[in-house]
Amino acid sequence: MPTLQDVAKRAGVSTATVSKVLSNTPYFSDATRHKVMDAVRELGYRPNLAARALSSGKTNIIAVVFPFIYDAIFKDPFVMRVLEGIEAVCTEQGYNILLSTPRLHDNEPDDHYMRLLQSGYIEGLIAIDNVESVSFAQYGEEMDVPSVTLGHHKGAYRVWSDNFKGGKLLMEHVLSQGHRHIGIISVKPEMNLAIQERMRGMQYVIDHASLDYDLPIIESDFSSEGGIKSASTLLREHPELSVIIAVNDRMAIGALSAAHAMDLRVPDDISVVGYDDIPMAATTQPKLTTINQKPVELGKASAELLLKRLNGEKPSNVVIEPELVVRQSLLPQR
Amino acid sequence: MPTLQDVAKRAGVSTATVSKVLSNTPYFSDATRHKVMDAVRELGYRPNLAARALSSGKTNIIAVVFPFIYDAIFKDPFVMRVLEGIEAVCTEQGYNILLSTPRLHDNEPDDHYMRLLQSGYIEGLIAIDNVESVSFAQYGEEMDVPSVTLGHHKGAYRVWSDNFKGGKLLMEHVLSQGHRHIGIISVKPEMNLAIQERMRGMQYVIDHASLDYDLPIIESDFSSEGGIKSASTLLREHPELSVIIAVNDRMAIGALSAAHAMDLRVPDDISVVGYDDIPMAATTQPKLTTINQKPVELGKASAELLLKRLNGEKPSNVVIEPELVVRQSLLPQR
DNA sequence: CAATCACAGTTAAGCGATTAACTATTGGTT
DNA sequence: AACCAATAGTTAATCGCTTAACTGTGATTG
Repeated sequence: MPTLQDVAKRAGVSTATVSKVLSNTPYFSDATRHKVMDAVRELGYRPNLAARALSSGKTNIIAVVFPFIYDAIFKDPFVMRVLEGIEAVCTEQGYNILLSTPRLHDNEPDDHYMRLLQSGYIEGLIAIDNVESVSFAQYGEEMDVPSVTLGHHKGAYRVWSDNFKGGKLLMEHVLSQGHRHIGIISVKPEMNLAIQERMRGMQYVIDHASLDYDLPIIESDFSSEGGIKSASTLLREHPELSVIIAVNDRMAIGALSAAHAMDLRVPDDISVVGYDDIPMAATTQPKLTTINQKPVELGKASAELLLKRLNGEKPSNVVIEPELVVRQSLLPQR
Repeated sequence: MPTLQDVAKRAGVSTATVSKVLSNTPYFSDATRHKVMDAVRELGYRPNLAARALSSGKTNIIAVVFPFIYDAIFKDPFVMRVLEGIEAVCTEQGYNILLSTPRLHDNEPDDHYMRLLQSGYIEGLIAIDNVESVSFAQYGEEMDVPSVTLGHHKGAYRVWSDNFKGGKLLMEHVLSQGHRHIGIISVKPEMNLAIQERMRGMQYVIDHASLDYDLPIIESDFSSEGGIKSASTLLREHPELSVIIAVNDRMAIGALSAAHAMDLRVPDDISVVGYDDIPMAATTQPKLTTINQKPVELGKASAELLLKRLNGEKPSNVVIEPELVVRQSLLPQR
């Protein structure tokens, strides 16, 4: 595999000159540029990134950190769409993506993650940070890796979806359709700050609506199986419910399934709404009314923010507005 | 950030000794091991992987190559589960995963990919290789990166799901339930070798069953929207159909949706079967009869194969057996 | 008892780029 | 004509680690 040296020899110049030409650092003539470029082409030279990383610290690798805290990472389409957004801008800018899925032991990231942070491999980092107890982006920052938080953990550089507003939007819609007997399938709040916000948003609307009904809330685990179980319980214990809100689509789809199993028709007998707008939400029966978090935009925004930082700018945080997607799983209540 | 030098100084030995201790290369005493380890601990030393990569060629990075050919990568849960399997064994063995999503121009991988292959970053590579015209693993191999093919493209080291058998299993099941009027939603065969195999498997069963019915096949694009359109067409043009087979679950779910829209009840009026057993397949109404490809196992097997290669072994190829998952979307035909 | 060997550790030469500091040439100003 | 700035290119140090080649012990052995 040809090296800079080889190129220099072939072009009849020094390695420094080759390096300059390739990085477009001023002070060389058009003639040498051509000599160098020809040599590069003829030899099929490609820079050794490991060497470049060592000598300049520029590795062209950014780490995408998806903490392996609950099952979410590899089962949640939302995560994939975020990755899609990140990938799009990174690839376009010539960056590679290193996928890191750290585990947590005693509220500390595992050693593999810490090693990675100090490996010299990573030029920047984007971490989904939605648990209370730890911020993976902050660990990055502490190891001098420019980092951006994707989520609700506080951090200097941050991109997040306005989950408060999303919760608000959803609950407002539900109330506006005349529903008063509402059941909620959520998750343990300490598990996830985004969900906390979502719940706060819903609560905010309820507090201002002077409902005389105490909403039953059941805590589950994000999975569709969890949704089935929780919805069954909810429907059994609260036959008065006219709508079930699940804090994500997978559980909402579980609720659909549970209702079906109990011979309840959705949305005629019971309405169901979700959150996320995963691709499947548009093909369930009935199609799911939900909130679109714009995951691809979230991914893109976080990558753009990071790249700006790497270019020495001081970009400001960005919050992405969620959007209500009205489909057929919720019927107005008379 | 402390370096090997710092550790050596602190432990009162040479850098070579430190390196030996850390890599467990023979010939040092227990006493020095302790001195070194203490120094490592006290300084919080972590090796600089970029330096290690440069000097030894071991980077601890393996590339996972998901070609960006159709929309699949970020929308197909199957891909994520494969990644889950790869991640599990790589992380356990201390390897990091670099995600590469090369595009194809004129049947050649884009330059970004070629640069990556020669970057010196990559110790090994796993590529999903299911298109006829190009093998990403082979490009890796040609650049001296040990590679494994995940899919049906021929290659020295290879892991794949037995799609022929999967197709066979599925069609046998359909026929065994008495169905004779069968419609198929597939994709353009040149798009995907795995699908070709799947179709061959189905065809094999049909050829040996002496059906007097010429199965209509419609070509779509893997998406659930595509499934909706294709199923509508199929059901309109072939009202005699008693079952629709889609070559993936997303299209099958689309078919479910299309049937519903046409006021056909599944499975009473029309049966639907899919392929993949994505998580959602267990929560549709009715639950989807399908084939499980064991994506996590596929991922694990390919990672294990690669790691064996990196350890100098000459492992043999592995094929994973698919499994028929019988649920409720197909009813016996009288 | 001399030769051999296993062990413990050191020295120093890379790996392939980047880049600060330097030299040499040219052209423009005053 | 003298000086300076801009341009074009080179030299060599450096990044942090690995590893081949080497030195110096003491124990083993024929």
